[in-house]
Amino acid sequence: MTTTRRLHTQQDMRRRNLAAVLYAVADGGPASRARVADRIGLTRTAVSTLVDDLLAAGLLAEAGLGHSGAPGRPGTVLALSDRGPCGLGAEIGVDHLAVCAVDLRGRVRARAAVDSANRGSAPEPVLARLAALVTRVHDEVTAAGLHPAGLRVAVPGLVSRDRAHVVQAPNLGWRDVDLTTGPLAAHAPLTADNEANLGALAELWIGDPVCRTGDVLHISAEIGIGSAILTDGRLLRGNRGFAGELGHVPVRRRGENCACGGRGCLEQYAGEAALLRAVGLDPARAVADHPGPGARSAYLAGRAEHGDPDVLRALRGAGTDLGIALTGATHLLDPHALVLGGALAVLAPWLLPSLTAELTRRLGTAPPLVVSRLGADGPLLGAAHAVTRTVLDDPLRTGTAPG
Amino acid sequence: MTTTRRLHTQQDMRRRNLAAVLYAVADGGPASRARVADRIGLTRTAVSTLVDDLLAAGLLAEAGLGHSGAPGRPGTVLALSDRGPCGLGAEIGVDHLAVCAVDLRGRVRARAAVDSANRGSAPEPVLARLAALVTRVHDEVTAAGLHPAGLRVAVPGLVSRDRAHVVQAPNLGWRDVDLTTGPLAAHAPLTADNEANLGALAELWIGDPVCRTGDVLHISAEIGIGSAILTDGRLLRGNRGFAGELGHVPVRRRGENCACGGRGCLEQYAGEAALLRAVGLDPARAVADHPGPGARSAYLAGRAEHGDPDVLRALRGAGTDLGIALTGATHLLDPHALVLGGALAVLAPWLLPSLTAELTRRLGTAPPLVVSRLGADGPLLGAAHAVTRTVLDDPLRTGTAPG
DNA sequence: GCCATTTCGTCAGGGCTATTTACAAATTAG
DNA sequence: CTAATTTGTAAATAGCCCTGACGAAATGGC
Repeated sequence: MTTTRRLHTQQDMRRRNLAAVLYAVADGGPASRARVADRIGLTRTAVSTLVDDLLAAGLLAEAGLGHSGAPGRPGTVLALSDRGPCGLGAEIGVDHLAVCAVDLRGRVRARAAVDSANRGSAPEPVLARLAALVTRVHDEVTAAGLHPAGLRVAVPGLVSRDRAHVVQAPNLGWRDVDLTTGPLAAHAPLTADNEANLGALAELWIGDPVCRTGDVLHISAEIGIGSAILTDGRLLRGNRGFAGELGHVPVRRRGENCACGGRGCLEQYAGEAALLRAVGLDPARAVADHPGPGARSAYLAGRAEHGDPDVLRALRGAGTDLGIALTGATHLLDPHALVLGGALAVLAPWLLPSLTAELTRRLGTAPPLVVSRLGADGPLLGAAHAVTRTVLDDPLRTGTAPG
Repeated sequence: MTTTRRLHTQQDMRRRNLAAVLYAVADGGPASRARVADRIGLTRTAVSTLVDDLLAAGLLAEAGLGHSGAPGRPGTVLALSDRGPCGLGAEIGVDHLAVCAVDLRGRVRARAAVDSANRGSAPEPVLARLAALVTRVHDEVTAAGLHPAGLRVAVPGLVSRDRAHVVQAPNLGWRDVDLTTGPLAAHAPLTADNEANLGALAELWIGDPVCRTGDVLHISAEIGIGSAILTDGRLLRGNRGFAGELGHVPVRRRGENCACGGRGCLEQYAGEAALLRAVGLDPARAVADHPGPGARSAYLAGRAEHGDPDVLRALRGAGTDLGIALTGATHLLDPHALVLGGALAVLAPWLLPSLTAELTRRLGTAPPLVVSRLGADGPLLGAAHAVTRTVLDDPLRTGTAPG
């Protein structure tokens, strides 16, 4: 009952201002203390003491004097450290594994990936293979003077609220897998999240600027059709963390029965399996023939580029059904933009005509449709950036656990 | 580009802690300084100085010594003042006007209402009639020692981002009406909001406790079918403030054409007009025959109670279509609960069977369906409470404008 | 080259906020 | 009546940011 208000102690104030300094440098680029003070509205004096702490913690670094040509003493340029903490991101795909490391400046400093038939496999060998990749990347960035502050794992499924367990990953066949007990968590504190969520966050942080200016619905099809709702710079997760299941929004009143228990779900008409079936392929065979992230989409895109009429018709139909589902979502959320990520970004050229037609027909003025430029890399980059974000948000780690 | 972080000054800290004290008393009930300190995690000393300011501002009042029976010196009980600021709420319905005043304790101290055929009327006479009600309520509470801190107006339509204009109210026939220039704003700073939003906020603040514990979708049909998304104790408004238009979510791929430009919209099957037509009535005639808030719903409920087969069938169908739309919304938002407010609350007994059947069939486990106990009073009470909330949130008015 | 001007970073002093410590006041338990 | 407990306040302290002032380091005009 008691709505305990987050109360603000002086430490909270300090923490926020430390974060404000870091974000001023992260978003606005390297700058002197005086310029940072102008950006965030504090005095030079206050910024100086904040910067002292951040230099001591190894989060900021001085990069010499800045020559601007303007009169006045030049300031010492402050930049985010490229030898301080970094974030490790990992991705468990249906048929591949990937790991990368990102420094505070947002640069990818190391990455590794392998094909891996994870569908239907027991978790242990998959996690062991992934742990080997993590070790490789970890050693590489450690040699470069970085120290990983955490490891976030992108999972194609539902993740528990404490971010430690995979509750359910239908496309892997996993249920209730604890990620923290295995060898994965050996190098850095581990947290997990849904890949669609991380893909959307990547878009928010390093993707199209339109995502930073309002509420956005980020649609990201891989095997299923997921989505993520970004509102006010944050992710809407829902009660159990299951929000964004666009693939199971009904688009036909009496349609195909779906594995989710419903019928007429969007996924039955615009999902990868539906597309493959519509062009006369067996989904299971196709996955075996074209393994790897985005391989089926690339295959379909290839056929579409050659004008294959079956593929073109299938994509046209998928665009229309996607348009129906997104009409409903737009009425509910009134988003600032709709972003197509993952496989949808690759297939966008052939989906967009019927999709935009359906949206404008039903909505009059549809929100702008943006195609992600991160594509299949979104979830992996989002995972790594999620870690560096926790460092920037609470620079001196006065908080307890990484968010 | 520069994501300007809200920086925290000492004044911000103070403001938050002042608000924390007020909410500790508002949510947890009257209590001594020491007990408040325990509730919000500050020291007794700090709470004492905060309370001093709040007493001086007339927001808190000392209510004698508390006798608990436990050993130790009894504390002086602090309660929210019932003679300090209050909130004025007003409602512009299609066929009625209402105003009420709520004190900081949440009690309704005065109210007034009249039937008024507003549909199709020019704004000026309507606003003049409403202003007369406001004056009556204002004088009444002023005589009781309260001073109104603001007036919030609930409008059945879309409100501009600055909360001063009605952008569009189709059921009134209004477009671009400035509310602040008329006689309405004479007594207190005026802001407007959508009635569905305010109904949902009322549910959050004074309604079912389930709304306070997670994300909630609040459905409130009056003439149209609106909804509001509560996430993390706040309202999701969307890009233009149009979020929550549940009535225009498609439930039929090729259905009736709707005034919104779409087709197969939920409102065509579960809206008030559709229900009236389904039982053989002309919607316009029915509104004339049964004016007033909730009158058509009450009429339909009356016939349903007598077992009228046409009405029962119509409500069954509406429940099913509502279930389809809410299935999609649940997949997108994963809400903690679905709340039925407004006319839906009255008709709930006959809607719920087919609605829950559709939801459980499609979702497996549906979120709990809660029937609002505020009913038609929601928007009006929400409007008044919205004002008192701005007082509690920033007790000493260091901020500029009321939110 | 020299000096005025401008900007940068830091130091000293002060104000605001909450905490610590201490203490008087008011109640219950025995 | 005394011991124990709890309440509210006062004084001193620590943390954080601001104001004002100052030396340092650049540019521009002479």
